[in-house]
Order: sequence, then C-alpha cells, then structure tokens
Amino acid sequence: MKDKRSNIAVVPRNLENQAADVIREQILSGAFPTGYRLLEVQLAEQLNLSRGTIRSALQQLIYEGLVVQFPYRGCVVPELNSQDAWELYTLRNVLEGLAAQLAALAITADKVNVLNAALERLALAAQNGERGELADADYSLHKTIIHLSGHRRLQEQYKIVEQQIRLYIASCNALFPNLDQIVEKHKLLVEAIISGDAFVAEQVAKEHNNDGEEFVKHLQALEGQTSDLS
Amino acid sequence: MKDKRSNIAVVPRNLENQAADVIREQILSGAFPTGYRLLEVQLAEQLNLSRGTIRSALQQLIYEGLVVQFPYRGCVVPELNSQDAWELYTLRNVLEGLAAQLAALAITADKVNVLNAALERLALAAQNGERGELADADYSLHKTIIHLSGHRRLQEQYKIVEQQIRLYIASCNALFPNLDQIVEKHKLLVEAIISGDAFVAEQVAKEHNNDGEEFVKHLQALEGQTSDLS
DNA sequence: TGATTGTAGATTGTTGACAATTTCTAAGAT
DNA sequence: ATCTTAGAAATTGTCAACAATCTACAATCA
Repeated sequence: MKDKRSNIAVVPRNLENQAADVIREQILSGAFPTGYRLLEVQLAEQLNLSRGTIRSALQQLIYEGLVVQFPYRGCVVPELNSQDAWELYTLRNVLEGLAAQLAALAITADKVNVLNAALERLALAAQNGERGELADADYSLHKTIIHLSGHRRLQEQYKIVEQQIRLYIASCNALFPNLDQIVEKHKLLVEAIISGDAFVAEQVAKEHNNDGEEFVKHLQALEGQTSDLS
Repeated sequence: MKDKRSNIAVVPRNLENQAADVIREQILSGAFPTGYRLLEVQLAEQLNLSRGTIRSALQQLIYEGLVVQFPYRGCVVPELNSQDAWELYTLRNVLEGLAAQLAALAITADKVNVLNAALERLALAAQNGERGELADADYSLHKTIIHLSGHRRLQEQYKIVEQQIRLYIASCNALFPNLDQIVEKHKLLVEAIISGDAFVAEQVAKEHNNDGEEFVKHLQALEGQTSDLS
C-alpha cells in the first residue's frame, strides 16, 4: 500500500560511489602503493569526473581507512605499522568470534551446504597450490560465515577491517607461510559452526586467527630493525 | 630532522567537520527526531554554509549510521528497529569484551586511579538519583575502559555503535529500569580489569551487558504489537 | 654562510550555478 | 469515480570557478 518504494532491489549508484570503487581497487591491487599521494585534479582527469565528485569518493575511502587526509595538504595511502596490524587482527578476531557464534545459533540445512561448498573451494585451491585463489577462497569463506550471521553492521565492519588487512599485507609483501594447515583449521571452524554450539564456535574462531598474532609479533620485530636506517 | 610536521598539536578543522558536529548534536539531542528529513538547502541556510559543505557533513554522518541516504531522494534520520537494536547490542558486547581484555593486560597504577575515579563518579550520580548524569557517567566509564585499551580503531567503532544506541534509546524513550544494580555491575567490571586477568575481564564485560539483551527482546515484542496499526 | 622572510606555484576548501531525478498535482481518458 | 499521464515544483547530483592554505624557492639581512 504505502511506501511502495521501500523494497527497491538496486539502488541507483551515483558517480561518487563508482569513483570510490575504482580508487579502492587501485589501492588494494597495489597500483596506488603505500605513501602514494592522491591528488584530486589528477584523479579527476583520469576518471573524467569533476573534483567535487572525487572529493566525495575520497571521503568514503577515508572512512574505510584506505586513505588518510591532512587538511589543506591532501590525501595519501596510509603506511600501516605494527600498531595498526595489532589493532586490525584483534578487531577481526572478535568480529569473527561473534560471527561464528551467531552463525552457529542460526544454522540450518541450507546454510550447512553453503558452508561446505565454500570449504570445498578452499580445499581445492590448496590442493592446486594456487596462492591467489587460496587467498580469495579464504576470504570468501569468512565472508560467508559473516553473511550467515545475518548481522549487517558486522558485515560492514568486517569488510572494512579485512580491506585494511589486505592493504597491510600488500605493503609488507609477507604472506602466510603454513599453507597446508589452512584447510585443516577452516574445516574445524566450519564443523564447529555446523554443530550449532555457539560457545564452541566462538572459541574455535578466536583460536583460528592466532597466526595473525604471530604475524604481528614478527612485524613488530621487523619494524624495530628498519626504523634505524636513514 | 625529517617529517617535522608529524607532531602538529592542532589540526585545522574544516567547515565540513564543524557542520557534521552541529548536525550530529541535533540528532542525538532529539531536535532532529527519527524520520526527520534532512534537506540540504534548509541546513545550508540554518548554518550559513553552502550546500556542498552540508553534503560532505551529511556523508560523514551517513558513515556513522546517524543518517541514511536514498539516492536522489535525500537523507533522513533512520528509524532503528529491533533488528538494529540486536545488531548494536551484540556488537557493543564484543567490543567491550575486547576492551576489557586489553585494559586488563595493560593495567598500571595510574590507570587504576583513572578507573576508580570514573567509577566513583557513577556511584555519586546513582546516589543522587540524577538520571541524566548517571547515563553520562555510565558512558564515560565505558569510554575510559575503551581508551585504556590503547586501541584507536576500537575507540572509533565503539563511538559509532554507542551513538546509534543513544539514537535508538532516544527514539524509544525507554531507559534502563534497574537503577541500583548499575553501580554494582560496573564495580565488578572495574575490579576485574584492575585484577589484570584478561580472560575474566572479558567474561565480566560480556555478562555486564546482558540487560541489553533483555531490552532487545522487550522491543521485539513491542514491535510486533505496533506493526499492525494503520 | 646561515637564517629569515617574502613571493609564486600548487593544492585543497568553499561556493554558486546548472543538470538529472524524483515527487506532487491536476487534467484527461475510460 | 478511478486510472493514466503530462508537466511543474522540489530536491539531489554534478560541475567549474573562486578563495584559503600550504610548499618550495629565491631574495634579503645578520
């Protein structure tokens, strides 16, 4: 009857968002590396848009943590340090813990199938040894779990944290070493969720990411080294 | 030597941020109630700024969840439903859990004093029975814990979640009933953090917010009632 | 020589005008 | 009477010009 517009399927995307998408991709792909200065006029020329539109797009990316802004001095792709890495991994940990807990509480037969499919994709990628596909499948599986929780804000937050982690990893060129353990760990996590025990699922999810902790320590040490030279 | 600008004390604040501050305050104070339509020209006139500046300010508030935007149809103060309340309370729960854990890990004598001072303020407000001051002190204590964690992103996220909860409470006009239990509960939380046991601190923090859960259930029921009429 | 200051160029912050889209209103057809 | 539709009003989306601020470099003075 009333408010017949409330269920629109596809919101008309304005240029701001499209521009943000393009720039975001450039940053995450490494085309705009850490420390790169994002000039409004330059971006406006490249994307054939006005500076105002670019400004809005940049503001969006600032919120996502992919860009930092210094008033009257412009925007740059941030250099994330070990403190940032620590923040990102601890945050991701609790977000995934909550997601696993909620997913376990709301598990159904359909959702079990979705989870298993995502797990299988991961296993296949690991078998073939493709690093890129493995990383994608890994991310996809976690995104699936978050999605199953039915928690929009959690989804949003996780996406932001994950993006920043990707930016950090790209800037460090350091990927996870233990390739064969990954599948086993994810299998455990998925099983815990399927079991429906929310408490166990949360615990497993939190333990799942403890290699992130090691990673952070490793980088803190590495940072101590490099901070001295020129 | 190099990068001597990195430790500037006061960042120049542009008009966008100032405008966002004003509008945010209007929303949280209830001057712009739930469902209120935020017209760009109107706001521009009121604040004596151009529409472009207002647009940027609104975008900022959209990210904070205090405003929702429909393309070509403008911005409104969102009506948060029980699903939103559930999301906010579950999110806040894990964020506070992490904060308590980290605060316990990094506890020092100075920090103990800060915590006790915040707790005392709460106790005093409860004794005097001032609802407004009590709510402020409550929020302040939690903000202190978050701050002690030394986790910038956690601080940021908590602020956003808390703001939306405040918006939700304002729209419902429903405040917490059990006034005397509040001090006791917070005392437990602070003691757990001071003890330095990260695991216990996290558990106490999570249990601390279980009245939020009750609150959500109450509102789901209430929503079922009101969704039928006209 | 070295520090300071002033000036020019580059870049961001702000504004008002124009274009695109939606919403409202009312006339016309069935 | 009700539905459709054309167009006007209102509102947002986009743009290009102007103002404020920063950076770099050269001129000045001790």
